[in-house]
Amino acid sequence: MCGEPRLEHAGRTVTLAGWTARRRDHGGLVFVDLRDRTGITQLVINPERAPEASALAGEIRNEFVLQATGELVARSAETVNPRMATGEVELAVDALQIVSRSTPLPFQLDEENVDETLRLRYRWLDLRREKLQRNIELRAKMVGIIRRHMEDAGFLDIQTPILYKSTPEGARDFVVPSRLHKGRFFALPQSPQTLKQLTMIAGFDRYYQIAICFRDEDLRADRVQELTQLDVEMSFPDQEVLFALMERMFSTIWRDCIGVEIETPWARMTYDEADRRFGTDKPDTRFELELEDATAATRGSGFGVFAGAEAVRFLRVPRTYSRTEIAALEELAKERGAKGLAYLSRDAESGEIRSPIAKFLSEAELEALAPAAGETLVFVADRWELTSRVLGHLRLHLGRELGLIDDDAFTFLWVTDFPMFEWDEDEARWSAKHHPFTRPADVWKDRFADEPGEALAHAYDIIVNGNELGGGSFRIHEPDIQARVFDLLALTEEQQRSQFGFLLDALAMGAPPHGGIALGIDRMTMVLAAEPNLRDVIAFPKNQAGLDPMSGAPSEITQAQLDELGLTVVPQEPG
RNA sequence: GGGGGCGUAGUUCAGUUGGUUAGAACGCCGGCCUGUCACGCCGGAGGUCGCGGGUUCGAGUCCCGUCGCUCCCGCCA
Repeated sequence: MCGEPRLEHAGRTVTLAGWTARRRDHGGLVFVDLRDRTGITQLVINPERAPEASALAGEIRNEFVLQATGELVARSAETVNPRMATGEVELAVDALQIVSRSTPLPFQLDEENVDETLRLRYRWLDLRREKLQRNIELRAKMVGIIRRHMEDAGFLDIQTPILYKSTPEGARDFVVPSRLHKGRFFALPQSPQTLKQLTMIAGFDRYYQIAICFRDEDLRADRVQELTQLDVEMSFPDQEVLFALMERMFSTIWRDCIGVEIETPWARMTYDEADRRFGTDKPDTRFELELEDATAATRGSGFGVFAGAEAVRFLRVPRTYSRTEIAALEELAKERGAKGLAYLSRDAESGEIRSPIAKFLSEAELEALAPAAGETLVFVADRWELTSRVLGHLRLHLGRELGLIDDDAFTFLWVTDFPMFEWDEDEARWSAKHHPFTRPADVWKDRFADEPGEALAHAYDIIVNGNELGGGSFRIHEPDIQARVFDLLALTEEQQRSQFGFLLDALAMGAPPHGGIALGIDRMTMVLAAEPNLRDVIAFPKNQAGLDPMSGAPSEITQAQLDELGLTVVPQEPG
């Protein structure tokens, strides 16, 4: 399929796929330069020796596939102009057959910034480009390593259904109408979570699957609606065994795919520490610039915003800013919900403090919060979560802007000890931080319901360079604990029965302790290939609106199809 | 649901304070060229300036609306 230019019999016969080609006539000869993603080839046709080939060469325009026979003359790269891409392999052609030819292309393959819609519409062309070929091959190679690794470790590949059951907990479901049972719907799985737990209860002990998961939520550069994950589950789980299994797998992938040696074991950090130091549960630890806490130092502050805030935290930035630059930073802070961005800076030469808030601060405060010369402290005073969110994002922005990030580095990190629950303001109830099957940490097993906001889960995430590549947990294997978690999540008895009755029944019939992890294959490829956009590591992705410009999906269906399904489409109200 | 950016030949872009016939490069078509190779040279075709409305003597340019794409917020157990 891919690899070298197709030199079937060295010296005589060549089958070539010329993704791009140029024909030139020069010196009574015809030259056809072929450039596919792997090889650089030039056909030289002498019309006197090969008049038929010459006639065919006249028909070659842009893209085509051809077969040629002739004398192969390999040229060293040094003999050709180094600017040139062609001429590494040269064939004096005796016979030529154009196997396939192309109309002029809607865009040029060597153009960098082609409109995304156009690229997606003609995805088969876009995929011919070197970068995408490399990404797709990288992905396939990675998946191969993953499969071998999991098989070698004794995990069994078990397929789970794509047509499954709608469960309103979690992301929005994609639903599929049932023809045989009108008015009823399948849902595409958001994850095979409950199913893989059932494989444990079924006694398979070690399960894995490269699973497609569907979530009907808005898309982002790093988020798609159908994602591929490596899904893993094991009975009688041992966290150290699982972590080591993953670390070995990533090491092999990084080494074999991009030649990078990863140090193991990876660093570990609790959720709480990540939040305090980096303002996020997925810290990019390639650079420092950590959040600092000035809450205690500003308790009695003359600056009312500081004195009254639940938390006052800041970043110590190693440079000074103009008013315009500060205003731009403040704008970023406001985008994330901050009311403002206070700052203290000390001029590098004069040593003077520059700050609109300095006049409100006491000498003790100024002393505690004094920036060094040439340094700026940027403050956010608000609820704790908000200071984390704003400063966490500002930290990333500054890290990039100040060039603090080593683009070639990979820092792998386990984040552990996640909260079990978070309070959902809109619905005025607790919701599961990870998912409702997550096991409370041992000390919380019997009292998580007493202080849900404090309870910790036996859950963990894999973070690489600030990207969440996966996460998992130990699961609840006791039906009574599972029911109490559902209670806390405000699922009624009926909802529990109708949505998760099968799981509760299964848990009641001898469930071993079990736990596992799921890794985003798309995101792993993205990080591996250093691509900022998930679409560039997926062969046939949708656009940001969730549409496929190539096929036109999703599309309307015929009235006959609707009738068969017992569906009526209600026209959308304009506006 | 909300915010930012973008929308001009097939493609990537330029287009001045509003002012003749909207340009370039690549691509495409034709011609020339005795080893070319980002070939070179000559010529040509190709545009409802996303769409609709407004201001103006005059709109690619200003205003309003709308559509599309993209990035972000919300959302993503």
